[in-house]
Amino acid sequence: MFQVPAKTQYAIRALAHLARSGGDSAARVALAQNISAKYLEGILNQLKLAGIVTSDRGRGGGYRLTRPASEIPMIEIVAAMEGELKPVECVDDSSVCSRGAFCMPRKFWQGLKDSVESYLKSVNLADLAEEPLITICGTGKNKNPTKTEAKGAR
Amino acid sequence: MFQVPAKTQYAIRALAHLARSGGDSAARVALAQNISAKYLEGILNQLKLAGIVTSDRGRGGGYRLTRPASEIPMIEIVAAMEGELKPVECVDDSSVCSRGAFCMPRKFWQGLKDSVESYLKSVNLADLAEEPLITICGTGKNKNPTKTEAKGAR
DNA sequence: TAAATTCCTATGGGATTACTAGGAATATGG
DNA sequence: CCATATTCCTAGTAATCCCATAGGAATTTA
Ligand code: FES
Ligand code: FES
Repeated sequence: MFQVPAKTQYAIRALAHLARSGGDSAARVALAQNISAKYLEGILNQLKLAGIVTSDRGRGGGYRLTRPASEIPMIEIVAAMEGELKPVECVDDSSVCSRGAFCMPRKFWQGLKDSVESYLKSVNLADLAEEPLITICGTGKNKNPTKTEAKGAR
Repeated sequence: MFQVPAKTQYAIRALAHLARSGGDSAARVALAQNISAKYLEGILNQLKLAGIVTSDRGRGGGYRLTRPASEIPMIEIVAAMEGELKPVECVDDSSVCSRGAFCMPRKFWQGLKDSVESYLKSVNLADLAEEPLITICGTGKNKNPTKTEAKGAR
């Protein structure tokens, strides 16, 4: 349970790659991380809209982090892919429930949310990417790895 | 994100109801908690297989907790519905990764898992059900509430 | 023996996920 | 200046999962 979607795992792997390489094209990141290239394009674009990466179009272009990896908390990445943390609907919305702020179940779900949130705030991208990595954790579900040739890094 | 499935929310509400009533039929629990009756039957059965409730068949039968609510940690309920906590495949399985125990990404996912797990272990069903409740948190997705008449409790 | 109940299996519709496909827009290097 | 590398945009799709629904067999009791 609580399985993290492939999309989020891909995002993390891609960002870790960018952190180490200093910037790269979507195709090369996909090849290196064994992610479907076209699918990754969309993910990277989403990360751009969230202000985590920036991009240069055209030949020689690609993606790079907007900030040092140490200034990108993991919760920001997760939020960019999946939106806000919300285990049940009425969390953060006291108008849903007649018991308002005194609702025990709400406190329970709030506690769960806080627990995850504070953990995700305590770790940043640099913590994950700092060591020389061979692969990055989580294989996702890609069964058709990119075959495209990608010669040379930037 | 991290949305808790309706099934799990239903299970929790049903169990809280049983904790307060001391035992009831699936149909009456469904009515009281606004859950699809037939769907709830399956859920209660699953909770039975997990050893959280027990049941009596036939007229006058129903479900009741196997233990005091204070001895049922929330993690047991969640595990009964969704299986073990596993954000990514390679968590708990060092054979997946060439970096073995030194893999930073794994430590990250392990940390997330531990964080959720320890919280869910720290709360029990009595904590949720102790107060006189009107409704129980989280509405789920049931749009066709049970219409069946259910007269009188046990 | 009728009614109430759990227990079992099968099916379906809707939403989400994880891609796939095609190409327009844009920038660069030679 | 143009072939090429790249991002960016939109649409479609197959598979999976979730949330039930349906029907009825087995069991127990009043
Ligand atoms: S790849 Fe998952 S533990 Fe290293
Ligand atoms: S029902 Fe969700 S807060 Fe009370």
